[in-house]
Amino acid sequence: MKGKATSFDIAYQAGVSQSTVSRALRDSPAVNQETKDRIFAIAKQLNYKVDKNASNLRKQRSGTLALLLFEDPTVDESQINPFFLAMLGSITRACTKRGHDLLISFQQLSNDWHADYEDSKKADGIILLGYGDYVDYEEKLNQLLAQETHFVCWGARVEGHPEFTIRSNNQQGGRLAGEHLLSLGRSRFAFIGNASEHSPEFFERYQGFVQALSTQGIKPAQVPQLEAISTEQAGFDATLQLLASGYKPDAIFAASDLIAIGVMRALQQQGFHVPSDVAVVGFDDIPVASFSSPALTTIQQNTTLAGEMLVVNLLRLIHREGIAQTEIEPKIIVRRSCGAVLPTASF
Amino acid sequence: MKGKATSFDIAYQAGVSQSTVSRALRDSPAVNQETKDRIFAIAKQLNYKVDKNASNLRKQRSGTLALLLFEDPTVDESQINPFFLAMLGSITRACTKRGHDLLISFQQLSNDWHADYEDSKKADGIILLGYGDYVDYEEKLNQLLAQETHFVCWGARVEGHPEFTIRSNNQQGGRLAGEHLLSLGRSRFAFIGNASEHSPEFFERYQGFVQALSTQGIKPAQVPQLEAISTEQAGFDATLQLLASGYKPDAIFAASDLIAIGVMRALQQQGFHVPSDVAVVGFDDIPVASFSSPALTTIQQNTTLAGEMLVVNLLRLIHREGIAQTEIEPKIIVRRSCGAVLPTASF
DNA sequence: CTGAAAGCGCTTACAG
DNA sequence: CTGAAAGCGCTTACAG
Repeated sequence: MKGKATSFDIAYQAGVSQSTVSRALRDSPAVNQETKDRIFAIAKQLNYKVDKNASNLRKQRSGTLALLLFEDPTVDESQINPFFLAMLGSITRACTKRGHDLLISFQQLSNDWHADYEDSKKADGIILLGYGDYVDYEEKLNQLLAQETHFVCWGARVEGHPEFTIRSNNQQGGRLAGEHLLSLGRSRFAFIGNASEHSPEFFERYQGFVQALSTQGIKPAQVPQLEAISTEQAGFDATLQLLASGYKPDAIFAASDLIAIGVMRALQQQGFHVPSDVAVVGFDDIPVASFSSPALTTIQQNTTLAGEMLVVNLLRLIHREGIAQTEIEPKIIVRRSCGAVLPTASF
Repeated sequence: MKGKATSFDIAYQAGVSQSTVSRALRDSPAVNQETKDRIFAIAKQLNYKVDKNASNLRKQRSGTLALLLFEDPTVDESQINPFFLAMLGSITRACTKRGHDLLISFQQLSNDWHADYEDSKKADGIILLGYGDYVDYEEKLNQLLAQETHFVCWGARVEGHPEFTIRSNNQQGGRLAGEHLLSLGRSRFAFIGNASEHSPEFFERYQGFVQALSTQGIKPAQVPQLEAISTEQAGFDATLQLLASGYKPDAIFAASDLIAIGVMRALQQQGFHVPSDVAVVGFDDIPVASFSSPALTTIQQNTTLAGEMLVVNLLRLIHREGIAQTEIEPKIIVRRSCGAVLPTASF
């Protein structure tokens, strides 16, 4: 009997047909309760587990979702964006909760996608996270669309198909940052982070930010914007460049927390005090944000909710049900770096 | 032809048998090159992908590994230990590199394990990460052993089966911390972190630490040890307790970086300066370590190497090959919190 | 080098 | 409520 029991082994021991075993194991109402009990007992004793390959093959679906993580190739490969890591955690949890398995894999945008996860029946659908340059990415999305792959993605809007994207209201997030800094009496602003169609999420944060400022008569042209991908180093470099230009900001909004931390390092290295000389606000609320010095004020994206929504919506897509909510409202988390909290407050 | 092409569709179009298609697709040398070329062309055109469920069922293996992450149930569920997150990244990469898929799932130690990943043929083997209380965990490991499941785990030694565990040389790590602090002239030490058979890794770090101190005549009894699980809060609480006892340490070795960060917060809140009053050394070198204030001196565990070794050794186990190296040498990363670096040094 | 055939372990109409 | 049978899409001896 070694070498994995099958449903035939159980059938033999229970004195019923294999069909009945199969039904009982899936708790079909069409099976006598006593028969079921007997079958379950034997299954347990034999340490029987349904062979997923066989049952998937027969059922033509896998009960598995695939998560493809795209990394910015410009970033050191050992460094995964902490925001995506948090998402990964919540996605995994959301899958487990719904009885699905999660297959995960890192991808380079440049490579041929292993989007054959669905074609090869390994997964019923795909979740995409991260995308590097959005212009290149969009093309790939259209391929998936053409192949009728079931997928959802984070952040990047799919033209004409809003249902495929779960995203933060980034504009609103940018607005919150702008309004908060204005309320603290700041007046010389800067934005650090890429802001073009290549990075739509950052771009929207930028737009919300300058929009908030414009309500106080501050024109976008008066707000320097420096390019930076989402790394500490990029934030650091961009800030040095900003300071070298001679502009003296008293408030910097960074497109991500990683950038913000680099911004603070650069400011401090150049002798500026955060927040008394320059207030800094980030975006994401990654774990590091609360441990930086000073602790970072930031726009939080609720990753637990985001992970849930990605999984739920993908499952609805697979089952051809209508899509639920797809946008998440950001929230400002006030800590020390913006100057709103008294220096004497604990931590 | 919609609804996924099969090898029969290709066979029909190529004018050969389905067997030949199957062979050609796996690049069997027993197939004429011209035939192969023809078959590949048709496969590509039909966007054909081998059905993994069918091929796995037939081959009786899955090309997939499962990663089970055990979380400490005492910790807030949204907070995953950053060290494990880093491991997760490197394990994923190591799998991808070897053409394997990775299934991931969170587990509670208390639950019935879904260790049926292998039994249900979803995975060829299992990687275990994290374990909460080791005494409870060990029992589960023995179950896996009894079921002849292919598995490897991180950190926890499996009695009589060293080949199943990949681990840091924790004693050596503790020794490095002790020696370094001694070399800086510190003399009143403390250790924060659980140190019993329930947390074998922390315990070994503790042992290495006191062993190093003993070379200078400092007895273990002179080194207070306070219990703390691996969270910032636990480190904070334990430190307050230590200080309340009246002991005035000038050097604290924390069993993990998360603990160390809590230790520093408590010290600073109580008016102690780090490192001039108290030097602090952590363990892990998680990303946060370099962003804390002051930046944390710590014992680094090479997660890239660790992930590689877990995957490689599991694969060897599956293929019944001998096991390779299973221990990783830790390395001290000197930053500001220990006082070895001049305050004027950048970041 | 190629084909006919068996079979991996299930699920699910179909029939009773 | 139960059973006999077909079939999901492959891989791999076996035979030629």
